[in-house]
Amino acid sequence: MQTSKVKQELSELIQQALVRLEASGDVPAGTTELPIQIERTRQKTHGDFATNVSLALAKKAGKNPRELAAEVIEVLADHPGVNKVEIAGPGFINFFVDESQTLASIKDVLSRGDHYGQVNIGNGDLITVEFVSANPTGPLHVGHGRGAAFGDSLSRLLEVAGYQVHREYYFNDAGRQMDILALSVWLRYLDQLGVEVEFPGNAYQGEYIKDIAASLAVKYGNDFNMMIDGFFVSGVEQDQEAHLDQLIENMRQSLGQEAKEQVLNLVLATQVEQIQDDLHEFGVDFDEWFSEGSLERSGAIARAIAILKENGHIYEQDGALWFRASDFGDDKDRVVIRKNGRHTYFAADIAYMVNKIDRGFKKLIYIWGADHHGTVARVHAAFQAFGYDSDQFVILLVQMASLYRGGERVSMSTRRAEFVTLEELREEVGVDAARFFYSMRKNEQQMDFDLDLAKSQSNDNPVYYVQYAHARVCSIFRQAEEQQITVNEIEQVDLSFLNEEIEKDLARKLEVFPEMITLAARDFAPHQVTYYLRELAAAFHSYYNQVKILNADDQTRQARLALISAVRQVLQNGLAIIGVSAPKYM
RNA sequence: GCGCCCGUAGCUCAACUGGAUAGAGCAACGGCCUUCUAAGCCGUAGGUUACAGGUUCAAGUCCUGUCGGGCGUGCCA
Repeated sequence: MQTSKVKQELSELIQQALVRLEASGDVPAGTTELPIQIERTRQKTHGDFATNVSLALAKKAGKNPRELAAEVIEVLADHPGVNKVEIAGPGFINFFVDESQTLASIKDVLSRGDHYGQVNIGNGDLITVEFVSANPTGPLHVGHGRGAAFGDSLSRLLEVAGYQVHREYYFNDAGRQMDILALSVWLRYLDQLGVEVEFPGNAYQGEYIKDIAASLAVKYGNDFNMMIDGFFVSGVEQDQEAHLDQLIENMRQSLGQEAKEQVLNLVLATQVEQIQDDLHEFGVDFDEWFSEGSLERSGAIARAIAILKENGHIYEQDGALWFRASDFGDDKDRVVIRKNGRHTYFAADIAYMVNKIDRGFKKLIYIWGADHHGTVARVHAAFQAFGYDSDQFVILLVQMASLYRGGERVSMSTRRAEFVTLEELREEVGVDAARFFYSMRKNEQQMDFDLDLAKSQSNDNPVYYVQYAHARVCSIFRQAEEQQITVNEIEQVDLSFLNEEIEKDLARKLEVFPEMITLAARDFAPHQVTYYLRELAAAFHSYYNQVKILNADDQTRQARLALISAVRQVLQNGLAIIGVSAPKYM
């Protein structure tokens, strides 16, 4: 945090310099109102920080930027941590920070330990991150895996950035898809009991359906073995989907409402539990599993619509209730209650949104698959209709992961069971490699997920590169122990013995970690953490190959051990954010 | 047709909310293990940022248009 402070202080000094120039008339009045931009430089030759003020103000001041930069430097107060200030390029002012400042960050890392990198842009605000939220109609596939990895890494990142994060999974436990699922299971159950069934081609095909059917038989025995006459000869319908609806109705008649609910509940419970286990194995755990059905049962949907109605945002047309979404920027108005009296999914979305606000969340982050982008405008419209602050509302779209196997696009239809499951991915490439792979992509980027490639690359996945750096540090400390080298407390280490250029570079990398966290959290971009880790690991591997640590004289050795210990700490802290382990041995 | 997202090295992707010479990893080529883990290091090569205009001191980034890809466009979820 040391030079982050320097950055802040420099920003203030520049501001003061501009005020002076304004007073002397060298810069027109009002220009000091502009926010000062000061940033980390990309290249070492440009120093540590750079500001573009003279470029930004040159035109207003009627001067050329380099000339103006010189004037700024002229009246700029000295900063004790800065060695050199120079004008470069078109008119940037570059600041070179004293290296003792940079080396001091090593102490900072070691004293803060697991807390190093924690920043406070969240102010402890309670926020909710909702992600995955796949319907519990089958196993999660690799597309869901991306959402899970992104949502969880983002949650961890925001926690490090000072938010109190509540992770939620919203699941649809009502509606036609669940009915189809119940039907599928029930038919398999009958089949297993020896009843002759014609299993529909558009029902759920997966093997897991048979497993649930078996558990249905274990729990309820023969209780649901009843079927009305003419079950499968339901008229002359040609339409497959209509046929399915007819079968669902026939199931209801065969079983009665209560037994049908029992089947459905068991199916649902089994599915949700499997998804929970699946995600848990992937390192993803939720604070809340929120049932869509509960919104209707509690009357939350009716209440939400009533409020909209009171405020004139609802009207009736063609027997349905419509929300005036077009008043808030959506393309058209949207139905909330259908002609048949049932609410739409959108109506449940609204009630859920209100529920979140009522629970006191300061910010609502939604992570949706990009195929749902069409519904963003209407939910945002509803949010505005309730008068909530738009800043509280964030929808992040995770682009599709197109799946390829052997160069061919693989469909991900859950009903046809053609997907590759998250579980298979976990088993084939491992959790660490899979999560790292997902974490390298920013959410808006469409990605091609070639399974063959993912498997073949599992050995040179960059995750091992980062983990290897961590294991190497651990190994050095094991060696030190074997050689009975005592490792001094950081207070007794003289860091000025770190005078190789490469170790200053490494320290600089450590120093930037909290700033990286700040930027990544601001942009909801956990992939920046992943890229940072690769850079840090690269800096360490170079260092390792260039410099001997244990063979150096004692004071240098102690300083180097402190440095690599700090590297190990930051690797751990960073890997924790993306949910990847930091192994001691490899 | 309309709307949203995207187009960066042979491949997969970065680029700090407009900054300086667009960077990594794979793949290719050439070097480095009698000393702390070679899952590593060092080096070479690879680009008109899809294309054409515009705004700006400055554009991969912002605006307009064209081409190409993905996804939407239900009183489905």
